[in-house]
Amino acid sequence: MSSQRSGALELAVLGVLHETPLHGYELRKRLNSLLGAFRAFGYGSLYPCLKDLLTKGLIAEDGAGTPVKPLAGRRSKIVYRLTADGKERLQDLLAQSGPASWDDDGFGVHFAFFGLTQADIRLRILEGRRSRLEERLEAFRAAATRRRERVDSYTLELQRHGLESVEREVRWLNELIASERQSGTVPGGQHGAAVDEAMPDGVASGPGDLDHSDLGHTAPDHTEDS
Amino acid sequence: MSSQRSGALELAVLGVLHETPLHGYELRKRLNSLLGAFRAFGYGSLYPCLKDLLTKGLIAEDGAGTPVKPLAGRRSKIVYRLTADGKERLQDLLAQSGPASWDDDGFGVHFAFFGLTQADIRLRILEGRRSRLEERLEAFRAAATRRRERVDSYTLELQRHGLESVEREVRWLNELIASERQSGTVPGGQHGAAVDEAMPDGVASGPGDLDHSDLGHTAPDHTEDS
DNA sequence: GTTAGCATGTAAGGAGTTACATGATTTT
DNA sequence: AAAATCATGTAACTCCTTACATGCTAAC
Repeated sequence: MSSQRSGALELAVLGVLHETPLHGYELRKRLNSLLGAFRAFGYGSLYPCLKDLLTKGLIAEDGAGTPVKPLAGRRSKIVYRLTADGKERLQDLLAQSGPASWDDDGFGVHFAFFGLTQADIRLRILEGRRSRLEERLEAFRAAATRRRERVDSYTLELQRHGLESVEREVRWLNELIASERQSGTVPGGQHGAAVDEAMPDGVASGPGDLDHSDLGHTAPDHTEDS
Repeated sequence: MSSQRSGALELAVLGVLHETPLHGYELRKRLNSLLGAFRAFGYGSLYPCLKDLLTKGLIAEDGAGTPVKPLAGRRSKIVYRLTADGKERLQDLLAQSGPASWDDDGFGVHFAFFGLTQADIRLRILEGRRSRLEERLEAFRAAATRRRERVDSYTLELQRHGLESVEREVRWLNELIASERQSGTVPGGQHGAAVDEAMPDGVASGPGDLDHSDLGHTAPDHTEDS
């Protein structure tokens, strides 16, 4: 009964709608192009989620002359935009590392929207993630010690590789954390390409910048991609 | 309605009960010491699962004088053992790489019981897993190409690191696959009997399994299991 | 003239998790 | 006497997946 839906999908929807209003179909495309390598959401979860968010007042139908909505002629097409409550909820979700952000994919979704929150919150989330991973390390190390129980070579190889992967992940987090502590952001990347227009001055930092109105960004006409 | 329960937990329960009969409480401990770094199962899923497996005849209550069952006096304690049908089902689960084995944790659970199945099946599962990961690689690469959409430095860093991780994982699988191809002996004209009580407990698979020679961790414990 | 893409949804079910209920027995 | 551990279970809820239902239009 009642609400349902929350977790990675809710965060992702609110996060994407923070950029620009969209209708379900395109929202899904954007979601899957942004996060598809971590999680692929289907209509069966997306539309009910939108309905639910609408009920809660976190998003609203966008009837006016809005960026997207190239022209009717096709079918109904309901464009949603983020409300003030929705922005607040988004900030809440970004600030909590709820159980949905504990698994790897969930953390990926969370991390993808890091730019929408503040440096101290990012730091907290990263540290929380590291703690989780350190628990996993403990579990692996305990398993390695526990030589009493029979293990075959596959189990052993699995644990060896798992341990290594998690250690690597922790190292990555340590770099991110150090980088956040120093500069309040993460440097682009060592490969020359790619990072150019990202992080346009305004994003991040500053105590009160909850309304990133800098993302004005009128999407031009047709939003076809792929 | 009706059955429910199947996936990673079913495989894990059948796999562990293949070693030795156990009752729920100890089964959970074994499960969590073996696979806890991948997935931690609770009673809330374990007991219903056992009930379900019992109904399906894949496991049975073990009344006789069995290995485990240290002493009565405590509480009821229902010891389960694997039935012939259960062994068959276990082999089926090991042979299919169902959607449960697609996510990282699910694959971990599957891999942990590799020793219970045959070389050609192992190879198929490994190759299937690699295909999945290659799809993920594709998704990452597509995201990297798609430079029209705005991305911030976090998204970029996420994708860079994600790509690297998956590439590493693929390399690991390639090693495993090569190793299986060399020593894993795909059968020439073997007899089908496949599932039988003949499954040797020694499991080690003879020559040329992976060399995990290092592993000199030997941490001074004091972390008593449970 | 049929496939493919656009567009929105619902119903049923899967695979768990969390919180709760209950009681015995061993350790501190 | 209190706390931890042993032992088994249920009910409710979460969050997503699969399959289905519908209809329109643009392209091959």
